Amino acid sequence: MKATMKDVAALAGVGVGTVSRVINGVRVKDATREKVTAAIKELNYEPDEYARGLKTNKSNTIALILPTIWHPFFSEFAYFVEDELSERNYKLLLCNSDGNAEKEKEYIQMVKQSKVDGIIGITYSDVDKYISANLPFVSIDRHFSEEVAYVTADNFMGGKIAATELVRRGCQKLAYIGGTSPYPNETNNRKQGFYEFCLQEEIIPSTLDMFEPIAHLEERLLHFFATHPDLDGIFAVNDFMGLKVIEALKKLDKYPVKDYQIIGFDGVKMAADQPFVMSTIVQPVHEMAYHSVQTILAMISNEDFHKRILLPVAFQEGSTTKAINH
Amino acid sequence: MKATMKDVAALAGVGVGTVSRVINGVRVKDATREKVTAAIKELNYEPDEYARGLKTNKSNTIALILPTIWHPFFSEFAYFVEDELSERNYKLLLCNSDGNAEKEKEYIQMVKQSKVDGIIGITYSDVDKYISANLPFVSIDRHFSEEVAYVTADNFMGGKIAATELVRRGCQKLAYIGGTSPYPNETNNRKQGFYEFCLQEEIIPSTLDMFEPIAHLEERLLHFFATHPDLDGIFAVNDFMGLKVIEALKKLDKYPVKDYQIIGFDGVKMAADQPFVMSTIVQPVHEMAYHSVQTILAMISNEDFHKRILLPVAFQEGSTTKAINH
DNA sequence: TTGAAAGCGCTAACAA
DNA sequence: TTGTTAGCGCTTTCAA
Repeated sequence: MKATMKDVAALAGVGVGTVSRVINGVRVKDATREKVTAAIKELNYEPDEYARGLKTNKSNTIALILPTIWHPFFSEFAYFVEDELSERNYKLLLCNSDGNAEKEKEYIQMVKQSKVDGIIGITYSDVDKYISANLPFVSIDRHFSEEVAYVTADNFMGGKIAATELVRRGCQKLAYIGGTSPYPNETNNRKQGFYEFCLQEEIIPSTLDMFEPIAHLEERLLHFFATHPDLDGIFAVNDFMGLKVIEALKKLDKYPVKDYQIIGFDGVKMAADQPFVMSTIVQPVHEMAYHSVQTILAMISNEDFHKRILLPVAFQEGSTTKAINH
Repeated sequence: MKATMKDVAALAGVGVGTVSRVINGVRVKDATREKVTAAIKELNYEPDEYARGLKTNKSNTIALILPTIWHPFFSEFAYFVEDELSERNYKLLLCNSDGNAEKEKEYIQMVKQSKVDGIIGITYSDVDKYISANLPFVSIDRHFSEEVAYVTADNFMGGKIAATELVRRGCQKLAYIGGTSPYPNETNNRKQGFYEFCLQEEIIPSTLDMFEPIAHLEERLLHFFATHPDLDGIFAVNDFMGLKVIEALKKLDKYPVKDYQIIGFDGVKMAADQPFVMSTIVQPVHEMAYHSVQTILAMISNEDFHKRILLPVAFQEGSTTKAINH
């Protein structure tokens, strides 16, 4: 049978209160503590988290909601979140929303059932309605109302850098290729940043901006490139889109670097020790995870925190741009 | 303030027991149920999982321990596990062990603290010592003692299929390239299966089998291929190893299909809608997740279950073998 | 410094 | 069918 605090108290010849104090590191006479720890060891006692949670209303668990863990960007993020959390003795509850708003809501309910202390969410539905001001919630890349804290990479600057690097490498005819979500989010700024630089340089970029969900992506890419045959510098809204573009252009017998250069966004890798899949604007995933965790824990313990955290991105040369000397 | 069951009972003019029955779907007079549900709605009542867990000793949560979620095979597996679990109203606690035995043990402790009802583990340390027979634990790919249930793909057959397909495609000089973990696990059977077919066909394959962790992988690959210049059919223990091999051979100016064919293992993809990275033996990840969940839940509810589940694998043609007519 | 005791919100056994 | 009540194992006053 599982030993309880009462058993420990009995064996040690003290009250349960004292055992509780020892467990929680509250001042106790050394001799007493020793007796208690001995009894704990002897009985192989483990405090029951549920009884504790009932009293304290804390679960030491954070939920992470993301579209799907089966995606290198999200799984990298989840990896670092778990890492930061476990260092602080918190647990990670994982939820794939699959873009399913119901599932997102359900997890938000769970906070009220005191199953989790807070939520870090990469959500793309209108869950903001279900987030009340006092519910610890940190949004990634998604700027809801004034109430909701968020952490995001500097998408605008990323777009600008992409344009800069393309032009530095001699590209003349630029294009932006991306998709637009029905729900406003920070990734749209990538396009804005790209345009900003083009405007400065008096370049007029071509644009293929598709509404999500995108049907017949390949056909649309093919059609776009057929009507814009002279493009030599492409900025894709993310690495996966970039990969699709490369795939499509291959069918037109055009290849990266030789016929055009392309920069993606995210800095996606298959795994920690794998290379970037293309030249890209890397998001500071580790830092984003770090700040998300910091923020959510600060919210929970009522400490101060920044409502908006904007983290810098960086260009990483991959195999799809010309290497140049600096 | 958060409403409790008592509040609901008072508002509905019934006892708390009745409210509890309504919540748990136990038979109650219709009129009563209506009063109660109305009160629940009115007060926005949510049952507290901690109080419930304290009584029932159930958390409806399963822990998933894996080396790192930042790896497409594991994240695909986690994706399906979460999916199966959430369908059955269970939650998923995620743990990256990073090969850290301490962290694995810590999670096993959590079961005793009644934080999780069971564990699905892809572990590569000797945690089996900490798994007692009555603790619900399902191991993936790892065959401990007789006590521990496990789910695995048919690695032996996979190796055999790889050899078969290579030979069918005209390969004459075969090689196996892999690593061996200090902890016994099912992946070693891949090599055995490969050898078995070779033996049948009276082929003598070359072998590069490295002890993990593998230092200077590229040098070792380069050296191996320098001393075995005529290899034309390679079986890599997993897709990532396959990728490394391709990378290395590129430096020797050898390319897949043109100069050699190669088959990996796992069936890794960057994400659900991405292609396989190479010709490969695909593990039935979804089925593995399904059976893991089935098994762990059966263990928890004391139903019958299979101690060993072996699932079939399949060859998937990718870009690193010659397409042939069947 | 410590023990005793009151509950946290729920479930389930027992009565009615 | 329903209300009452005794805990589940812990934390946290309140006294001693």
